[in-house]
Amino acid sequence: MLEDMNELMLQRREKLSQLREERKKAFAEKYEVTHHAAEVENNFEELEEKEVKLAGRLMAIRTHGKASFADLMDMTGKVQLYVKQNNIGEERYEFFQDLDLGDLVGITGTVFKTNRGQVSIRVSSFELLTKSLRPLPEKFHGLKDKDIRYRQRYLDLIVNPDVKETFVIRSKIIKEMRRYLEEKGFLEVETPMMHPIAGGATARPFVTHHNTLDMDLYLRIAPELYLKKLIVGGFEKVFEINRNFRNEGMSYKHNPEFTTMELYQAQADYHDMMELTENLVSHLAAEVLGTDTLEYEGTELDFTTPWTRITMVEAVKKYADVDFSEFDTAEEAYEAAASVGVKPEEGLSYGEVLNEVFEERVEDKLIQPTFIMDYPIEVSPLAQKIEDDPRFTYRFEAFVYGREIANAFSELNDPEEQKRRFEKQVEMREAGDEEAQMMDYDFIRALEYGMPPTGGLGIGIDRLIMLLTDSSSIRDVILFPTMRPESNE
RNA sequence: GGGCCAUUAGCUCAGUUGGCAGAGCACCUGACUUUUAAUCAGGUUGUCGGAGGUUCGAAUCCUCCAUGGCUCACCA
Repeated sequence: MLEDMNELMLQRREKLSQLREERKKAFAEKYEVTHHAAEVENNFEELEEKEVKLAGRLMAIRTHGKASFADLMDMTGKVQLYVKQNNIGEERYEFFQDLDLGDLVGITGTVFKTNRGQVSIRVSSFELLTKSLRPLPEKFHGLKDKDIRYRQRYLDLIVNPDVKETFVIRSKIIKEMRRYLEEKGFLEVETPMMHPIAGGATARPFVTHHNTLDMDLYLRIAPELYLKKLIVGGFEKVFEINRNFRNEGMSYKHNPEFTTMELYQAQADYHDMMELTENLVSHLAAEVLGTDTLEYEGTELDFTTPWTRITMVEAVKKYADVDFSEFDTAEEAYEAAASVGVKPEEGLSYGEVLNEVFEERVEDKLIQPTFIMDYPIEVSPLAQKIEDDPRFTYRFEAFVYGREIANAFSELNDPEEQKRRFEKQVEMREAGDEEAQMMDYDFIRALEYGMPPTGGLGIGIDRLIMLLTDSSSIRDVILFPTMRPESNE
């Protein structure tokens, strides 16, 4: 399993046993720091000639005979060390020369500026905190191999500072989302990750097994049904930020486990959810990035509210130039699809064909934030239907840069209707659609007790963060994306 | 799963029509007490992803395999 040791690794191990022979510590237990690199850099006037203690990783050493410069990197960035034999003594200086790039050290010294004006720390003493036994990737070109970057994310974080920044922003966005929702009276809850029935979305689940109960359980594909049970139970505003798992393809915008925020609000409808969505997202951009217009892959995206609102039928008419409002049979829908070059598979309904045309001809044109409203009932088994036009539901999805980032609806709260919708899904499942939903009597029972009118919203956190951090792949916003196991050759 | 591309030193990469396997960084030795991709002098580092084949001769051409990337299909 361990790859062969190369010469550099052998050298470092040699140094380690040398240290042990000399009874020098190579793996320390604790080091008390007073400052971080960025503080020293940013508060130079205040700290000039003051003593500071820092700890971090040696990223570069530039030796000039009896004095050396080194770059120490901690969580906040890099600071230059100035290590002079006169200041620390011959024996310690030699020890310092013997350190390797990547070693973790703790240093004490005074802050000063070099002749070139570089804020630095004149080291008066240092300790090796942890010996690094593997060489770091080359400093100038860095680490580019995506496979290694994702598999050994710690290396990516060490040598590519932007990566660290992306994940700091991710954390800030989620933190601010929580704060924003809590301020609006939403309660954060946790619902099961293991479900006896995989519900709340159309997707293929992962299956696992509980030994004591001797039963299969599904990793959840969505928390939706449990959250709605909480609305039945009387919580009026709840949200959950957590992982979903879908046993489907992987791509630049799909990872088998991904994070969503789902929220449910009693007495609200999908118009309220639209307002909440646009306000939340533009707030996050403004709060975390300081602007609500930002650049994504060279395109300016303007999150300023209100976002464009357009029904699916109107959007298809606008972008694909076919008017689905003029007919309502599957045959006519297939004809219309064919007229714009879309060929859906056989046996679909009016609504499914419309949805197909939308996905094929419209989605990727929705660059600026746009709400697509009124989804076909066949593809929306959990949404309330529109009274005046039961082909459609009070459901919208939000698109940015051609990608779905939110999905919401006025929740279906009629238990009999819900049961019929499930039955329809079961039929589709039996007809071979592995993604169709399963019957969930437990959920129907909950609805029978009465669920208030409810607006529900789901936001794909990873995709939102891709947009806000200008990341082109979902793997760039997930610390440890799902990977095939490393081969042993 | 299909298509395209890639795999050469620890890292980033060159390698011409098939003719002794290279550079920079890293590493080792030496010089250098304000450098910052430090500099200067010298040195070490390879199963050229693997297995076959063609050839006097293969990193280079052919076949198969492995791993990865991009892309299409499915999906959020």
